[in-house]
Amino acid sequence: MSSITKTKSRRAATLADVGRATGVSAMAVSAVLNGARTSSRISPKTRKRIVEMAAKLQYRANATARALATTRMNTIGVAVAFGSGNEELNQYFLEIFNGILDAASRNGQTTTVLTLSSWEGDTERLASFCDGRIDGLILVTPALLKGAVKSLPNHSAFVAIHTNRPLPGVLNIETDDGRGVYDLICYLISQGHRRILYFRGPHGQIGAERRLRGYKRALAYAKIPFDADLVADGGYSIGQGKIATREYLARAGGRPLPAAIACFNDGVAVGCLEALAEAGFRVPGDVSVVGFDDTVAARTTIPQLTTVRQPLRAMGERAVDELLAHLEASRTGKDARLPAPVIFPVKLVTRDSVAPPAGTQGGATSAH
Amino acid sequence: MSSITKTKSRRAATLADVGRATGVSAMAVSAVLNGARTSSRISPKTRKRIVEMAAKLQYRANATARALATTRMNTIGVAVAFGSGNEELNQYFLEIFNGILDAASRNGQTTTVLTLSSWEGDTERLASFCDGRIDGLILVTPALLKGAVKSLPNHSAFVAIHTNRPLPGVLNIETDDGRGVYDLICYLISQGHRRILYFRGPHGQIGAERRLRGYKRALAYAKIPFDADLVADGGYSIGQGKIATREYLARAGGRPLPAAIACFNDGVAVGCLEALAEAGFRVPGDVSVVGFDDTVAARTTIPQLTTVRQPLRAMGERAVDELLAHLEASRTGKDARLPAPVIFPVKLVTRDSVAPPAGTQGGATSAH
DNA sequence: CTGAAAGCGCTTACAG
DNA sequence: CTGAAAGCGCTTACAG
Repeated sequence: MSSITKTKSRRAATLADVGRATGVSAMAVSAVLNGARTSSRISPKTRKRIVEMAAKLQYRANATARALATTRMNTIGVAVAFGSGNEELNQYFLEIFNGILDAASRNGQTTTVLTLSSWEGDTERLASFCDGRIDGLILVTPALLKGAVKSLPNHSAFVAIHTNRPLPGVLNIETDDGRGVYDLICYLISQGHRRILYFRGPHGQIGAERRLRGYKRALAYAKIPFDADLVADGGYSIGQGKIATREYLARAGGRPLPAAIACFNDGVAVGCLEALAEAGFRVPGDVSVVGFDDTVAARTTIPQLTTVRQPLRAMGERAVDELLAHLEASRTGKDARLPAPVIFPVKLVTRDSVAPPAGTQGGATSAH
Repeated sequence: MSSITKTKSRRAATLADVGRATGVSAMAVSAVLNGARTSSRISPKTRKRIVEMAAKLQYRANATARALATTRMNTIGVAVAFGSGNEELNQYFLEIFNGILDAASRNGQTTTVLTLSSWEGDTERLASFCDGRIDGLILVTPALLKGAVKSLPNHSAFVAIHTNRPLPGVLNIETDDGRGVYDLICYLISQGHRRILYFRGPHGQIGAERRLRGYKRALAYAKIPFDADLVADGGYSIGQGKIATREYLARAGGRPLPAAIACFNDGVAVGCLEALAEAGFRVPGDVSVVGFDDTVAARTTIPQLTTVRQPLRAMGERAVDELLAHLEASRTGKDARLPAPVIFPVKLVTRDSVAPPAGTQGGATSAH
């Protein structure tokens, strides 16, 4: 009884097992089941017997043996840091990840996720995955320390999406954040706003800096003088946005609110909305609020957020395509130099969280 | 120029490369770098040279070759379905996952995540990972169809945490849900409640059924007659909890609220709180609300939720331990039969969302 | 105690 | 067109 189960589950069937059971050579089985190249003309009858026997024995090509022979695992890794308190990562990550999954399976690759607790402390874990088990690695929002970049195994292929710093030897996939915020602020200005508070993102993070520059460029374009008091740290999460807004309101005391608040991302904007509601302000009646990213959160708030959409899914797909192309190139000895960073366009999404400044009548006549 | 980079990144260093560069045999290198068994006494001097050369060449044992030789990948897979709309999964999953990561690294295993879009549709993907790349697989909250269970490769080892149905041939790790809800309801009764609405979880899900039975047992124990009108479908998410509560309130018309509402999980409870606030009810003044799971959500609501805590981290650790023990047993030919399901105890966590029923004075005197 | 040999399960040229 | 041979990079008995 028990021994039956045991023998059965002891070992997975091999090519040789299937061959023996069918009365053909292991290569014949390989050709039928796994062979793309050697599609030799095995008689349909034999082929059928092989396929049936393989199914019966639950044969599945051993991935490690195949990888050893071909030096390809046909697997791409996706590295992401699932630290604490980043509930928002989920939605953002999921959208990218779906693009990755799609593109990978379309190319016959499987996908595996490498979860780090933090980018700063876990580079060893990152490197330990570059030991043949994956062909290449996509880093999603890596926040690597400078030294860590060097310790990445240099025989492996990497693509980074939204990196905190440009990674040498790694293809970087970015969005045109600066343009996104520029468009957003121009839109606010077109609605009649001139006093626009900006809750900026983390210092030193490349995307956050680009967004801040977008804000400044839009003001400059509209000839609105830059006022340093109208830029504050907003963090990157709902909680931080809430706190930042509360603190701003406290600092402002009784002085009038800025006419509009532009937030680093949707998370911060949601926190901002919560804090404003707490303090009794209505959006967009008393103040307009805009976010960035167009996560689901942007559609579930009341009012729905005006924000900027990044093509996350397409970025995930592109990451896979670039990674595979790079692997192919370096395999065939073609020029495997990395292309320049890929910058994806963004799109303004107007919803209900923006209205002309209080005291203004309707329309879009104003500014410069 | 470019060619330097190219040769450098063409191929990872092998044992033979390191040996050649150091002037020793590949086995010597293997013994020094990877060998636990063959800790032959290589002279400290040679050992040092080997270690240094390995570092210089960025040597890392090829995982596929090693796995082929040892039939161990030293990697355990964690399967989870990241469908749409399960933001709550994150916190729950993360806690289990941290336990898994810990236990795995403590045992010298690495961990990889297999993300399914859905349990029902993605069993092929599940099976395709059992091809040598992992030694065993931990299924987190699997919701497998009956047929799918059979198609799991029978030469692989599985452990399931919170499965929707008992999986034959798979060790199931559960919590004592029934007891948790029983304790919760008893606590409500001890506070003077008798009319307790229960928002039950998904039909057919084994845990949801156990929780419902816990509710009924507690009523029976307190000799409170069961009233079918006081059980309603609550779903399992914030959104569903909100809708369920709204619908209940609408159905109830002007009739008095139940004194307390027990929810399938914290998500539903959060939705319930939102709907109650919408309708102008105060918690716990007008009605008491309790959840289940003790996710962070339970601590971020106002009032904080009384709920039941599951030892998620410990469960993740246990899953790894059991999986490794099972693998070891089947390797050494010892009896590899699976133990009975492991049931973890739960713990009542009392916070601020419960008060004696409206119109009652203070204390805990009442019921049976 | 240390090296040469065999083998893990595949695939890919290479002879028949 | 189809089999036998060699090899991917490791580890593990097995001789010296």
